[in-house]
Amino acid sequence: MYRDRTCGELRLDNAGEHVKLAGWVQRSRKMGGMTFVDLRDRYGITQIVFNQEINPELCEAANGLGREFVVQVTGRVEERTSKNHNIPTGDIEIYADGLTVLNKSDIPPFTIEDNTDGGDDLRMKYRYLDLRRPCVRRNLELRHRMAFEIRRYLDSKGFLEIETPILVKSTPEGARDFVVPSRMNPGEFYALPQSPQLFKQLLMVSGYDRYFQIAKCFRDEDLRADRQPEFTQIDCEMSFVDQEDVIEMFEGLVKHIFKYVKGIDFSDSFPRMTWNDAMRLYGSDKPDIRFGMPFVELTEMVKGKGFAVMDDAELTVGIVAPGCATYTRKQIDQLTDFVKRPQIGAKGLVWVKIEADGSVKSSVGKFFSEDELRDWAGKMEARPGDLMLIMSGEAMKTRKQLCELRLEMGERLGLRDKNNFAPLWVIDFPLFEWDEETQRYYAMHHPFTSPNPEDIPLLHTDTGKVRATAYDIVVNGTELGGGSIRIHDAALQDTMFELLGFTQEKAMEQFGFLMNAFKYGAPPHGGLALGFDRFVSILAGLDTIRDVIAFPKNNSGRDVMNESPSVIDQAQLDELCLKVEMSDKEN
RNA sequence: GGUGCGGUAGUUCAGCCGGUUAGAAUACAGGCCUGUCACGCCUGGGGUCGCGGGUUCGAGUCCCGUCCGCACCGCCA
Repeated sequence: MYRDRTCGELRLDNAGEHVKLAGWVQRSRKMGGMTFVDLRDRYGITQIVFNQEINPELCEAANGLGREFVVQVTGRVEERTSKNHNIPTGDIEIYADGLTVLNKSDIPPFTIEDNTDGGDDLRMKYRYLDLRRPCVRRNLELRHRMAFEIRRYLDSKGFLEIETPILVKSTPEGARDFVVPSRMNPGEFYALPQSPQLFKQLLMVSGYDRYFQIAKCFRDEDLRADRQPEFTQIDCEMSFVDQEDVIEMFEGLVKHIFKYVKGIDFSDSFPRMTWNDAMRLYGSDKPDIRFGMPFVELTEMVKGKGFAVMDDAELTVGIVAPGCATYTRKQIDQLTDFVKRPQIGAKGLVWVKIEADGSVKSSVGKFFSEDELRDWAGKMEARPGDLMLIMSGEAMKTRKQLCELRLEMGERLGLRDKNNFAPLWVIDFPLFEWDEETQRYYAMHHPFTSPNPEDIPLLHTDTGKVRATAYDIVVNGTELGGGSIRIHDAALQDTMFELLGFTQEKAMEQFGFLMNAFKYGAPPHGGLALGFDRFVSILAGLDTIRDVIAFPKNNSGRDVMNESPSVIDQAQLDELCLKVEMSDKEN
């Protein structure tokens, strides 16, 4: 037995016990006649003391230890004369009477501490060392805890966890597929699943009326801080349910996680907002409602005063930044530059200050009288001391731009507290989305989403206005997940495919197995999927999901540790009947 | 596909308007130190300034290209 205790468990009560510990050398401090070694394992740090006077040979050996050596120590637990209140084991230390070096270590390329000196790139290259750092370890512990509680909750509700295939059929709709060549079927390819969507619907046909899976999903699209090519979804589906049933069940799941993992109780139901309101009031289908600052539309009341920008605008809309009338010219210029950045692309920003004494200053004084600007303030409910920020232009574009500005102001005013969680259901999504480029409708969610029954008469006459029975759950401005009630009626599904521009043949070729299954008694069903990585990162207070994934990919989809993807042998290519031709650029 | 920022010691960074031998902190090595816990003090080693080209008397610094990293836009039903 290498150890009988961990490095995180010994307390004052254990004083006098003889123990055996094993772990990594965090650091050692030589004080002349004594040497202190911090021994670390997954559970914590325990201080080991070596004393020149008591055991000179052992102390000498301890002085030879380097960072990250793996050692085994035996000794007696003693109360410290000078305690360290920063660590749980700080009341005790081990008076060593034995030391075995189990393995040496090269000098690590960065320090294995929470405040490491290593940059992200280096940490990823040596991820196995990075994972030793307590702050990274805590993220993975949180992830485990959450997965465990998810299973506990769903099991208690009668859900079955069922695995679905990783090698599936490629479909051109949606995200790009990762593909896998089939050796036994030359020239043919599997795809890795973007989600288990079709399989979970088939499971409903099979009568497994409550299914879930913590499922790996794959999408070959560009990465972001919160997007990895392979990621994990909490994928769920239920039969004999309507939207209300699904929302209730999974609001329960989210509450359960917050309660048992974070100790946060949400007694009230999560607020709900229609997609239309979300767009109108926050310019986003995933509004951050930790703070207010809703949009106020001024479109008509600002026209006709000779300010062409507003006269010609489809939409003029603003927000009130409370207490920001004190902003200097420089600060306001910063905001203007912020919205003019190419990523946001606004042409400009109109500002109006309501000074504390009630006087009005603005960037549009040439066109509007003080009284007119005060009318704006009245409409926007701006008070003395507030700053109004107003943008004009094409409706959807302007909303998106003002949304970015609102989030920036929320950030600047410290209203986006990571320890404050504001969940929200966004409902009544449009069923279709018009694409200018290809001049056709696309399913906003996916082609199996059922229309809102009230809107079925509009399917052919006012297609763009049809609402879906689809819902997203948003936390702090992050889309945590979403789902829908599915179509289980073959005729309605045909109509959907028709509106989406699928021919009968193409629909059968792509989704024939599902269409066939639906002929044999498909129950009404629906479900949702939550982004597990995002869920963990929100609870961990992180902006990136990389730190809650043990071995993530970098910005270019590469694993810098094992240097994948990589070229494969000619023999492998031959066996797969594949030929690789690269353009000059890639050679 | 696009935009922006970055690449200098093992590591994190500084390096001004182009000018003498490229610095700091930390890590590392050696020494001193019996209550440290971010120990302290002294000493030391450590550099292809990402790569290629150009401008210049002279380039870490300016220009062009390229590679890599990060953030974002497009994309992600």
